[in-house]
Amino acid sequence: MRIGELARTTGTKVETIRFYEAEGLIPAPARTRGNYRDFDGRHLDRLSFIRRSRDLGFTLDQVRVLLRMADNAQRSCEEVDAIAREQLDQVDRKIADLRSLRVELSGLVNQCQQGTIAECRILEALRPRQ
Amino acid sequence: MRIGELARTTGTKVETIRFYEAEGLIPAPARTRGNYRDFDGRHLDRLSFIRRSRDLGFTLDQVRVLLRMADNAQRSCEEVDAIAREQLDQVDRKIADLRSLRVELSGLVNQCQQGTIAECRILEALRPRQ
DNA sequence: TATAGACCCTCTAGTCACTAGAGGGTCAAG
DNA sequence: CTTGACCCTCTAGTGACTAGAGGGTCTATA
Repeated sequence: MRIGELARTTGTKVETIRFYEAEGLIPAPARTRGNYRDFDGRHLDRLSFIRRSRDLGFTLDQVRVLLRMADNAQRSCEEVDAIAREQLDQVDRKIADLRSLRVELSGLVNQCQQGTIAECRILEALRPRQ
Repeated sequence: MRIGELARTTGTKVETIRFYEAEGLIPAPARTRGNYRDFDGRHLDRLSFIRRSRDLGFTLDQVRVLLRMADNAQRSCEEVDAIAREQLDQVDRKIADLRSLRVELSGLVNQCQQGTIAECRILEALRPRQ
């Protein structure tokens, strides 16, 4: 399987796959006579794992740990759980932050009366000491 | 006012202030005999405006536009409103994304039974083709 | 007067997770 | 034999800072 096909089946950009290989997240694949990368099913699985984890918001460093865990079937699952919980906490914090931001922003937006800049309430709200 | 004091009063790091100056977001201040930056009230106002905008999630490019608007009192306030509305839309989209992410993640976290990696449901959920 | 310590300077490179581009090579179809 | 899709490597750019090296300035105290 060439890199373009792998990219299409996983919804990843070609450059990103090469980047993951350079970062050691997926093993270097075999090469064809023409020096094209030749991926197999294990590469596909590993890349899908990485993409799914990234979609869930895990950092590449977290993904690295998860991959190491996944390769190490005997160890306890505690660390995996901790990483997932930490991620969940972060998501909760981000949601809370964005909610309070939303309140402020929609306050701004609703004040705009379409006048000139001189009387713009948005800019006024951004300006210090009123 | 030296850079450290400006940093403390605005809650900005010293390096960030220098960065804003290099980016042209705040004008280059006067210098003391010892080549220290010497800021005045206008710098403080402008930096506060920038920080407040950044806290509200505007990008530096958006801040640049807002600053240009604020310096230009005759023009219509439309563009300011558009920028604020776009930012609000983005915040709404981010919140929605994070909410659905949260559903998935909390599903994962609640499945962990603290066994070994081999039976870890989190890793299973990340793994492709079950 | 010497020196310690807090503060400041410039310049460069690093962060994260890619993304884009230059400048080239390979391969199958027409 | 040429076109065009695809592939290669390598370098640099993105956003918004952040950190560090290697130095200079200023004030207070011994």
